Amino acid sequence: MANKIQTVKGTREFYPEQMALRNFIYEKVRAASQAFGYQEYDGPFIEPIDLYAAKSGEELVKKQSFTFQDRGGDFVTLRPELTPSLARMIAAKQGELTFPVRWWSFGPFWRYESPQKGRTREFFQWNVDMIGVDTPEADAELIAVAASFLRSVGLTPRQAAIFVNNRSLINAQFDALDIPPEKRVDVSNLIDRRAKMKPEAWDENGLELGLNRNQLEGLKGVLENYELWKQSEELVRVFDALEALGVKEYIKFEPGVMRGLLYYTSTVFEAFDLTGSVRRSILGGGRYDNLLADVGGDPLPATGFAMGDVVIGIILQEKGLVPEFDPTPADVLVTVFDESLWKKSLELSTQLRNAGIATMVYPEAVKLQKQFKFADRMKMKVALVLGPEEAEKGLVVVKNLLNGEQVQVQTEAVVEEVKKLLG
RNA sequence: GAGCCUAUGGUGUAACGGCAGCACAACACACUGUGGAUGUGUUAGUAUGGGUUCGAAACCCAUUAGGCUCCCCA
Repeated sequence: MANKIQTVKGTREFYPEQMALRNFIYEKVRAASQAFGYQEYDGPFIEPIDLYAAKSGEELVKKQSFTFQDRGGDFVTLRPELTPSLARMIAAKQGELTFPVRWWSFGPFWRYESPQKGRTREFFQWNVDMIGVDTPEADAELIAVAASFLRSVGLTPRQAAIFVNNRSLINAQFDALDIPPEKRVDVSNLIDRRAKMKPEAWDENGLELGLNRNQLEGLKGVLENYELWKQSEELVRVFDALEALGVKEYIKFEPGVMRGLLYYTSTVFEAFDLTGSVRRSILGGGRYDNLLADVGGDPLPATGFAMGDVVIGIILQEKGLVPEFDPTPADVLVTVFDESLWKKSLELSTQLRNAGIATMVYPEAVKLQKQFKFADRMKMKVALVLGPEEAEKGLVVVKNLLNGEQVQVQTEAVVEEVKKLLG
């Protein structure tokens, strides 16, 4: 114990049970993406650091990424996000791709941050993006993909919601309050923080940023105005589309959703668990029409979102939405009676596998009791016994482990009998 | 990067500065051709490194890991 080498901080080991959860998420993500016609893709896991330097802040690249020099002396980084790789991939084939491009991906990412509940240094992230159109209906589609996923894993609108806002709508409010453009980032961050601060502390924070009383009160008015979306043609169209897409019950207008990122230009959204212990967002995204041009591609409008596997994994477990773990993909155990019958048991298993039935052979000629106990623990459904008596007569015992009943059948009839039991 | 809290068999927990105990799990046996139940037994622990003390799981310092905030959340 003392000398064991620990895992790298913030990484997780995926035992079969955790792997099942990861695959469960992957399957649901894939289904939601493909239902809307998105194609799966991926980029490299290691990238030149310069790819991120173009648009990311210094703190991000230097402090929050896994960066190192390779043997040739080049600085490379474990990808902290996918969007720059996506932008490069789109730019490289801009002439060949059929637009609008609808792409999705689910893969590993790394961020050098302090691990907390819902946050690790190594995680999986689902990315979904549509590139080449700038309609509010496209934004709505992305939100609908996200909502379909939430629904497909069993989260009800009462348990999870997607909060939608619009950057340009809020920027117009800033203008109306005479909040200068250079303060927008700070004020946006202030808005993001509102939910987790006491009102007095929040007020104080706002005054420190240089807002006056009028601006502060005006800002609160904006944040409490849940009719504000009616002033945004884009949001009106987004909400109309979401209704037609059948996911309206998951959607709420929320003037306080800003998203930290600078590059969002219009629609922004973020999904939260409404009832559980995780306060972090489940997923988030929005429209980023300038990004592709910023990283060196031709200007192309784009909209998309990302979801990490950690937060959603915790939520699914807390709410009991993860399917019961199945310890083995094999439903049938062929027991081994004694050393002299090894070969017959192995042959029997081959016969079953050739018929498409996943089958395990017990790998030791130990007491049947032990072999049965193993089958029980592994929640297997059928056990086969081939002892001296059966071998002599060309028979096999087929036992239904769910009800304990067993029958002797001809060796040739085993497959049929097993199929009957597995239904 | 900053502050606070936590760390005892595989898991969950107990022990005033004085013999580290309990439950579950695992394994074995009861049960030499059949699992789930029961009983008996066995295995197994004070995160790491220092210090204080006659004596440390307990007190002190550091480290590591985890948790909660701040920051950040591409």
